[in-house]
Amino acid sequence: MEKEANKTSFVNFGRDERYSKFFIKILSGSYIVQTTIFIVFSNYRRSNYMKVAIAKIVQDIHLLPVDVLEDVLEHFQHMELPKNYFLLKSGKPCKHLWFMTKGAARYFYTNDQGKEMNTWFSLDTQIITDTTSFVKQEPAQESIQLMEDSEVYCIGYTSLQALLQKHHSFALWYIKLVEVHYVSQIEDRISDLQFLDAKQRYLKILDQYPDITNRVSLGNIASYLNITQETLSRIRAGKL
Amino acid sequence: MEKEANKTSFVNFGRDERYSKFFIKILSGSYIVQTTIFIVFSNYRRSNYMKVAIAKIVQDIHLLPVDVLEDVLEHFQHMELPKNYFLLKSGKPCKHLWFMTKGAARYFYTNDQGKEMNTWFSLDTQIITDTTSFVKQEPAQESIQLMEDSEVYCIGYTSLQALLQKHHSFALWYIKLVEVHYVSQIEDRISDLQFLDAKQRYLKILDQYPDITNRVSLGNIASYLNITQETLSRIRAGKL
DNA sequence: GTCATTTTTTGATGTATGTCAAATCACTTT
DNA sequence: AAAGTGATTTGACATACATCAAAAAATGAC
Repeated sequence: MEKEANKTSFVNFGRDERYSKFFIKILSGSYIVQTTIFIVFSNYRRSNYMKVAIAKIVQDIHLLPVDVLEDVLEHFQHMELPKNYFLLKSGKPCKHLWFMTKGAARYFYTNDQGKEMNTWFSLDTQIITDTTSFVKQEPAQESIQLMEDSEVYCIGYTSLQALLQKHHSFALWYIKLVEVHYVSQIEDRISDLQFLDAKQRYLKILDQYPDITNRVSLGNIASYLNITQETLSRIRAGKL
Repeated sequence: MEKEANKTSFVNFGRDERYSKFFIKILSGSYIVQTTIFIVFSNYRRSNYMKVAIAKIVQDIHLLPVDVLEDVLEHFQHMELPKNYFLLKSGKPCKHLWFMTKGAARYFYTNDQGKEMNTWFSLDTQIITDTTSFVKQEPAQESIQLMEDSEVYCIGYTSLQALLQKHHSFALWYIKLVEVHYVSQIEDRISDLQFLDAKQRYLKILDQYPDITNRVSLGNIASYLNITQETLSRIRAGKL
């Protein structure tokens, strides 16, 4: 399958021309070549707006004192990224924690047959990281790729570690983040795998994200549900 | 099913007669009535030995300064508990974090058909808690029961919270505990459920615990593996 | 040692899902 | 509008495991 095109996606901030344009070219086959995009706050009013957005997200997890919050926010970067962009590629350690405020992402690994198997989807507002890789900084087993143009706030592992060492209240914040956002999500996932059959898992994800079939291909949904595309089609047709 | 017997299990410490004996009576049916057992250190040499044991466990997770370690150890309790003892019953919040140094425990819930389904086993040295219930102090969905006479060190939720608030280094310790012991274990569990078939899951648990079939009934092992007892028998017989 | 109970195994059949191939539908390119 | 390509559905058959019942083995009480 060959697809060759120039496709551009603009990431545009304020009036600083140095950062106003990037090209991401989709080459033959499935390969996607991309650059890492670093965004700096060049427009005062815009950067203020963004800081308020991430401040609210941070404070909703666990209240930080104002001086700690300001220090923390200094370590976050804001990014607007195009569809198909890779936040993480397998084989590399996961060096960031992302807070997505808009968009969609998928986590996947490639199985022995070369087939991409999705393990998780993040839609709209969600925290994104490969926890296993992140906490030990070991090479990841899976990749994380955007499925839509997305907006994220990002903090690096080294920044996070520095903040943990520096602020007791930030350590408590991080504990709350892990307990509330990670534990709940993953225990829920285990319950699904253990107790629900294929149809029930499909109905549950439709319940949680009614428009998911407009945003994620059926093949990707099937692999996330741990079933084949054929089985998903039969479930959708009421034949199972 | 009716079973009525007096069955005693001794929990004996030093020479303080006030704490030297407890009776746990098994009444009709499956019901087990029990008391909560609090052990105090009555024998100086013995309590010193125990303190060294739990200190090593704690420090292996993440080194604490000596003054913090001493404070932390004050909050741990040591218990020797009999087989069948319930650390947690479903419907109640999980108020403790246990460090088991010897013994075996199982986590289970009861399904709609009244059948006990095991979700986890902890053997020998392992950290025991129902994380979902513990972090939010909500009623647990499952129970935790000892399958052998066991020895545990226990810290309460309120003690842990107080220590987290009091010591920055303890908060970092707890982060390490969750990251290393919880994340690794649960991600591994998810991988098993997603990628391994029944036989592979059985072979894996045999590999990890070669003597598990001597310590846990085959019915319990089967439910942990998410298969029926009949299927496990066929796997063991090489018919699958 | 005997008997009762529980645990485990075995046999026959059913169900949920996978595999392979082909057909159909939807989208993109020309 | 037509052709090409990719995504999805459908049909036929295979596999892994469940269900139900019965038999066998193991364990515990007396």
